[in-house]
Amino acid sequence: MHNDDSFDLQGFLPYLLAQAAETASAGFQRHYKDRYGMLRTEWRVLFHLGRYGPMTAKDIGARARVHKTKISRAVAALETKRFLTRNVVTRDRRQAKLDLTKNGQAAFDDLYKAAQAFDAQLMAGFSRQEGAALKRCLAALAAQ
Amino acid sequence: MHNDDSFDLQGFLPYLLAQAAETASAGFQRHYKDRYGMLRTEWRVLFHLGRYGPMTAKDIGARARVHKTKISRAVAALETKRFLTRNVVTRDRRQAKLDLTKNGQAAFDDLYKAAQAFDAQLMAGFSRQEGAALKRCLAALAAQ
DNA sequence: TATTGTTATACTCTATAACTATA
DNA sequence: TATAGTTATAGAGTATAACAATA
Repeated sequence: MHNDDSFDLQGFLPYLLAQAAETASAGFQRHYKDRYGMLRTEWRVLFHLGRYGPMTAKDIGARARVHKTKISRAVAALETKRFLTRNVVTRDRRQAKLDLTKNGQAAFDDLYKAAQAFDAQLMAGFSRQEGAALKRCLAALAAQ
Repeated sequence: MHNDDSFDLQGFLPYLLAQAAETASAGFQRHYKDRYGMLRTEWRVLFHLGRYGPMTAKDIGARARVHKTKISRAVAALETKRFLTRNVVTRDRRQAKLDLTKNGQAAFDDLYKAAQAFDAQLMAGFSRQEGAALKRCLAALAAQ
């Protein structure tokens, strides 16, 4: 037993991060999973296409720093759900440009708003400075 | 496309939390996995026994807010690795008091120091105030 | 009947290697 | 040979239901 100081799991940064991330993730999952049957990577892929426009799987991987195998499965699932179409690039037939369908665009519009609202709700407990500092710290930790 | 404002995944709190948590988790996993072949829940159970002394699986679950099935599997794995022993409680034979072995205690001592050092390293990029604020925010988010 | 702990099962997420088809 | 994307597989994490033993 170490009662000589106060270091415990609740003060261990990786543990705190894991708890907070899990809570936040579970909270937002409600939107993309319960409403659209999506998994996390599918929501991220949908987000990129909705936010930045049509692009190839490779483009998404580069932008989001997600491995191509994850993208590949997410794209296949989104295609099955009729949220996007694949269109082979004529000058390099290995690639396919991914376009959101009308349904995909609608799901994005909905989830984009939901994400903003969810983020605002999470940040509501903090002052503007506190919240900004929090996000800066997290970005720095993620970049390690 | 939504170019009318600057909300993107890099600013979405659940995403930032997931990235930071994953990075931190992967960093510390090196210690408990590579050095002792432990999984995350095993390390947490070991921590509780080392930090607060012998207790039952139920006690750990209550303290750490971890489900009994996770505890059960972690305890079984730690017993196989000879890091703890189970001793049936005579007045209620459903329960077993869990005691760290010498090896278990040594692993805890090592990992406890490693955790403190790892935490200090992660926090090194922040001022004392910033770091404290970060941990307060994370605890609040986890408690949602 | 309720509680402690175990087992079974399934789903999510991650990581890597091996493969295809194209270039 | 290299690149875009797919498939297979395994490991890690989570969640829940059903069960045995004991109270």
